[in-house]
Amino acid sequence: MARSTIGIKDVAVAAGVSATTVSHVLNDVSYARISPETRRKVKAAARQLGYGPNRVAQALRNRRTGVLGLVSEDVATTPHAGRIIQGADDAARARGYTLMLINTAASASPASREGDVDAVLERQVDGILYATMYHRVLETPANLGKVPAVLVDAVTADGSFPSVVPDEYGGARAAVAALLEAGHSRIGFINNVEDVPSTSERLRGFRETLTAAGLDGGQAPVEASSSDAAGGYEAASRILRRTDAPSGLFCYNDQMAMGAYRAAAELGLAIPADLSVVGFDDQELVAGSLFPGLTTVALPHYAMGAWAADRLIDILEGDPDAGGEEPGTTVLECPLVVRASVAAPRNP
Amino acid sequence: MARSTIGIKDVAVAAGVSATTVSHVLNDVSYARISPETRRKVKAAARQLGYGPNRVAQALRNRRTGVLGLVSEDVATTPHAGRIIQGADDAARARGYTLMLINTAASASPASREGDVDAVLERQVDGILYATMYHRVLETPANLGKVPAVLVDAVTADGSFPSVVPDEYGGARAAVAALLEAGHSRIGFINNVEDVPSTSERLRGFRETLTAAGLDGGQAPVEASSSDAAGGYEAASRILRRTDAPSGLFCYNDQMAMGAYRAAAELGLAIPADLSVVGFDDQELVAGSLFPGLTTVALPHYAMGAWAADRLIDILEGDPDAGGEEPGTTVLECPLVVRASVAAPRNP
DNA sequence: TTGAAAGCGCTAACAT
DNA sequence: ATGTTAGCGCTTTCAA
Repeated sequence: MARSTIGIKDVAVAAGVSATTVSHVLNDVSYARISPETRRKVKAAARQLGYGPNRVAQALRNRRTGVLGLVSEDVATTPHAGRIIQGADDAARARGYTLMLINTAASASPASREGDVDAVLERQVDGILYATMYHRVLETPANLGKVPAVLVDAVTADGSFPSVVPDEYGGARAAVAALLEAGHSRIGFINNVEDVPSTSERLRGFRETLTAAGLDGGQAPVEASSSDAAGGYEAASRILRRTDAPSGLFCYNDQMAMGAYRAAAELGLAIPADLSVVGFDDQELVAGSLFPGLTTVALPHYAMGAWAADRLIDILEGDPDAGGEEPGTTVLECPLVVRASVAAPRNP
Repeated sequence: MARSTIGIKDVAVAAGVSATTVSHVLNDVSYARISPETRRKVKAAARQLGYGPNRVAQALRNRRTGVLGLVSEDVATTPHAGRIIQGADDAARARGYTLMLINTAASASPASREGDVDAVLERQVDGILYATMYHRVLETPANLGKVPAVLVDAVTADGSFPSVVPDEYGGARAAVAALLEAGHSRIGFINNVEDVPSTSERLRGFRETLTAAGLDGGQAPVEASSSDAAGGYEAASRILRRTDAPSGLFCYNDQMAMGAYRAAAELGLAIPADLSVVGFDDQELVAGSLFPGLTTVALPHYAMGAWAADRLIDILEGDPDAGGEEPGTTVLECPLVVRASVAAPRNP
């Protein structure tokens, strides 16, 4: 019951009071002194007529729409977008906000990005969530600053917006720790070749975790290739043929791990008996479908979406303990998801 | 430039005309007689001030928001949602509409579904797109009829809403045809066990295509299991051990095909030399990452989203050649995506 | 060729 | 304890 043509006036007439009174009771206005009896009548009339507020009219009057613009890259191409959206939607809805969605292309020109932002700005969104599909440094459209904004899975070079990104470094540490705990000491890493934060941070986590465990992180075997299954196959084939071939393999992502599974099979290596493998991303469709199930590190897309929406609303509502508007980047944990691809090594 | 506090009045003052005139020229009102000179001045002033219309105010006045509510199930759990969203967003944007998103759970109670619909109804959306994540028969919330609505990837038992679904039957035909054309005559199917339209329609397409090719579709080998990789492995293991084991295998979806790859490997069968495989869904992450790449049938989620948005807008704008409001279900093609898992059989 | 005025549904001063 | 009035930014009669 909402869209009908029933307005506050109809309720007022039905309850025999003025529109003001209806507004007061329906919104629980604090300073309003209205008799319990009248309150009852108004509520009864509203329910009986199936009244629902017209949020557009409220928005015009209050100069707040209760809508958050979510401009997101390439919603169609990765499953990550869905999780960000769901996290943001859940958090927003819990606080009475709704999302307005605009899809933008990662390859879009600056002008078209501004157009995307303008589209939600015209709709008077209270704030904007700007999400990218993989963790990176972003040039934000010039008009993004017109309302409060929070970046999801991205940062700007100058840190001018609050943002939330995954703890790539910590995730890598968790992955390597899992291998270490299983008893591996010969641990390798197949990395992505692209120059993005995750590439360098996961490598750093890999090396530092080994070093902290008393191994030689600096010398541990690392091979890099494209971050897909073919690249994983290729890099894994190389690393597994080295004289210092590892018994435990950390892979840049689940796709590469999938390629590593094939390389291992070709070399007659059983997983996890002969080779333990840990991935990154936790793409359910891949990690859960491989055999044996891939132990991997989850990217916290849902949590990032939820965090960002909450943070944005804190800013909008001027919540003091939200730490004011100070930007800064928040880093969210990447938890290990244990399946079946890690076991003790044959010969530690 | 949009959100600023610049309104039509500011433009009017700057151009030395009235607000009415500004509205007339900016909206190209047909009946307005305004001198070219004034038009120029108004436009110049608007641009110069960076004026952008306040769509909320326009909406209140015009009683049309230009917003479409997209109520979608389980946005986070499948990559399909992203494609529907992107298709709908592209189509909507091309016609000046914006999407407002509400995520709903496939498991949600009728009451909470009504709440989801109400949330967008309160925001005065002009129409609603109601999307499910797999093709099925749906019980729509009672309040869905309050504004025009179109179903995506679902139908109602009574066909009361226009809807768009994938051509499961045609997709299955295309898959089997690919196997037939490669020269296979011993063709099997591993199917899902759930009772959903895709299960029965793909089976029907499988049998009828074989029969139409002069083979005995009724007797062709079929095994069923859960629609995941484990189920695919299990069903494929069974079918490949039958005395009438196929040389060409059609799989209910890509996940099951992934399981079939493993079953084939265990039996020493090379793909596609010893066994040709065709999947369904075209989950890029899976189909493109398997080795060899999986030839599969694509589910037209993008096209369904786009079609639905277009259809909804046709209805909203009363487009006559849209065939009026008559409901009916539109079926969209599922095209074959050729990769590398089909070849001629060793012994046809 | 242009402008004044009314009103979309709602809220908030400011009366009473 | 409740009602009157004005106005959010815009579009549209209607009048000039």
